[in-house]
Amino acid sequence: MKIGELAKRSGCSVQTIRYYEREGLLSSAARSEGNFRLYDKYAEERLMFVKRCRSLDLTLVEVKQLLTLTQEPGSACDKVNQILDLHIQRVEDRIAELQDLHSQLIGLRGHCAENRTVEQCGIIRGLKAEGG
Amino acid sequence: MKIGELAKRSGCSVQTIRYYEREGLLSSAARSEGNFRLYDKYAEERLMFVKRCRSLDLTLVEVKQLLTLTQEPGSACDKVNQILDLHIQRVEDRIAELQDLHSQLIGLRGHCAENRTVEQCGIIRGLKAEGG
DNA sequence: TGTAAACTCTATAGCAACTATAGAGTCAAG
DNA sequence: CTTGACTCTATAGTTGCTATAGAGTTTACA
Repeated sequence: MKIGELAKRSGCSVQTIRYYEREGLLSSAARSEGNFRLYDKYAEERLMFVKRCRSLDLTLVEVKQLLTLTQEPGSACDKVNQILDLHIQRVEDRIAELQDLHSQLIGLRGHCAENRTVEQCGIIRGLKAEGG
Repeated sequence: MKIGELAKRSGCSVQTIRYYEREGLLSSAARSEGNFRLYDKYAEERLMFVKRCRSLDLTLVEVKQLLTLTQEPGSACDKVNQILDLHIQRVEDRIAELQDLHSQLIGLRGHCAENRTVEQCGIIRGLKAEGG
């Protein structure tokens, strides 16, 4: 199968697939006589693995590490757990950050009623204010 | 005051201040004989405004729009409200996304007990699996 | 007065994970 | 045999900075 078909089947764009290859997440594809990339079902599986990891917001570096680990099926899977635990922590931290941000924004938003001029606007005042 | 002092007082790095100037968020600073940037308290206030907006995760484009609006103090402040409302919505959407992601990650994490090989690892299996 | 340290300048490259474009080549159908 | 759809490489753009190189300026001190 050529890259266009793989793109359709996987839901990744053609450029993204080429990008993953350049970055070493996919091994270099076989080539046709005319130098077109050719893929088999194993390549497709590998791409889907990458895609699933990315949909979980793992970084490409982490995906690479996981792919390397799957090449050593007999080794202990602590490292897999570590990568996931670290990532879960990151997600939790980011959620907390955003929730904090959200309450700040709601507070600021409450400073402005309708039909004011910019000069009177409590939001602008809040943004100009010294504190927090 | 020169850029280094402004950097210290504002908590922005020297490069960031120069970057903001290049991007049009700060007006071109006056220059000394030796071509060093010189700032007064108005420049400092403007920088602090930008900094406060950024701490709320507004984009530089939005900050620019807010700055433009503060130049027209007599006009209605609907646009200020719009920018903020849109941003609040974005933050809420992102929180929801991350919470969804978090439960997926927790689910996946639960698939692996201790002391397994990569081959047996439920996380890797989960990442390879067909469905979401 | 000399000089070394500390500061500033511009221009450029790097980060992450793609996306978009230009310009050229390949292939299948009518 | 030509048109259109596809593919190729290489390069630039996105966001909001950060880091570097190489040069010039200023300040402090001996």
